[in-house]
Amino acid sequence: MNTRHTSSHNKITAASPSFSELKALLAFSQPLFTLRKKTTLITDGEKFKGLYLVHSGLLKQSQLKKTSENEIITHFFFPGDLIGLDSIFENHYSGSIASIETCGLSLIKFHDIANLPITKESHIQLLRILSKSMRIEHTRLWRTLSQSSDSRLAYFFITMSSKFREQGYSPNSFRLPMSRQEIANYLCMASETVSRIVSRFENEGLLSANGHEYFILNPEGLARIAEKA
Amino acid sequence: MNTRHTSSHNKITAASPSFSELKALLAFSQPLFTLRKKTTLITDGEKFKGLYLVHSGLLKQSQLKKTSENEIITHFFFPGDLIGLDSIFENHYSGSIASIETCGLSLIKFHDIANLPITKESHIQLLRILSKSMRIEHTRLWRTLSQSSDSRLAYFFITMSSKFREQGYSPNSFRLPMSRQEIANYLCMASETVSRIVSRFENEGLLSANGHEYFILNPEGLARIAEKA
DNA sequence: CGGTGCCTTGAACACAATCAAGTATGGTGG
DNA sequence: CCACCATACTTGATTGTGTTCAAGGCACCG
Repeated sequence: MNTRHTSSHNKITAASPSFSELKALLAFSQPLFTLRKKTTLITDGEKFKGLYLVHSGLLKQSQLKKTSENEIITHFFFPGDLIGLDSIFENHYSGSIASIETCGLSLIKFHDIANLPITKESHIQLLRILSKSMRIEHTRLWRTLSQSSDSRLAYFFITMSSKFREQGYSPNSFRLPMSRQEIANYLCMASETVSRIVSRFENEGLLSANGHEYFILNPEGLARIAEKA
Repeated sequence: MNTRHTSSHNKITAASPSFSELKALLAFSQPLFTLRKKTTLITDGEKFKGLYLVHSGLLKQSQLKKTSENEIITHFFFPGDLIGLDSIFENHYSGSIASIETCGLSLIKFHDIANLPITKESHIQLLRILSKSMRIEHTRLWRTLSQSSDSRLAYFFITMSSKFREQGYSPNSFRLPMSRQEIANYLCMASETVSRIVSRFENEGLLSANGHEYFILNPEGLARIAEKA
């Protein structure tokens, strides 16, 4: 299985927890394919085909608000993440899903949860993954709702940091391929606000940002901001 | 089964969709018991015992923010709703759950989803209910995040209206036992804001509010406000 | 070099929170 | 049944956070 990330950071450990949890499902995984950057994988309302497992790259799931303006980004998908969990009991996917950078993906093909030819234990296991991911998402939304922009962004960097640590990369030095605008859409704020806060965090010595490369200089300080009202 | 509501509104139809979807589960339902108003049913982090089915009354699920201040209300539970769906794959409930008015409840007792002694079809059915409720909640959170206070509150009244319609009561005249403060905590705004907007809606002839009694006068107008950015 | 898109920074504005009275309402005891 | 108190609700004034509008800078790429 190819878990190599496109960025050049050091790999510390090998296993992504999500992968190990998915052994049973992976038996049904189709061959890995490549999706080049800024390409749509799934259009809004498309028929459910199965789950996609991300091997490398980054994708976003977004909902276009009817009131023309900017998209709302509901998820970023990193290596080890499953795409489509929120549609597993539906006939169609929700929102459109597109790559931000070139991705390696594989499809775990099934039409319906009831048709997934795995054991009862694996079934329960899948449901636990589903439940866990929903709970994480739920927590994130509540945080976004009830916290200040500073807290949200600090929490975002902490989350990203954890993601990279889990994948075996350095948690304090990483590349985020998404634009400021996309981060803003994910956190439900204006891109100017993201810019301003990042600048402030830099002045306060919390982190350093150079284009899409980020260095966390003071994780404790960020955590403190993320936790306060 | 006692599905009578405590308020005095006309009952139009008999069935709550949630009840009919739950036939298999209901076979394991314990006897109905009464919880008097403003009483805690579940304290935060309590061990999972099963799902509670609401027969009458109203309950709230809330998370107390560590930063001392006011609670965040994550759910209101109406007759026909299941309490604990979000904890079905966990060992403990999340948040504390308390009645707002006197409630009739029954417990569907089981320790673990794997131990639920029902057929595969019922199992899948339960999961669909779970999935549906999470999707509804998810949609609600996204709306709350990305809409103005006006839209949120308009949407709240529309949702309440649908709830009552589903239960067979008049969708345009109903009693909401929760306080303004509780509505505010549910929608993540200040109670003063709720007051102001309700007053404005009244002036604009959209609805009429008298204490806890609400009359929707212009559903289309409310829907328009709920839908616009 | 001169573009184009992305990002940053500044200034003005708007929406909702907070602070602060003041007004109903409901429950309790006389 | 009324008087009283506590609580909930309303309304106004002020403040603050974040958006919007606008301009300028930087980098990548022809």
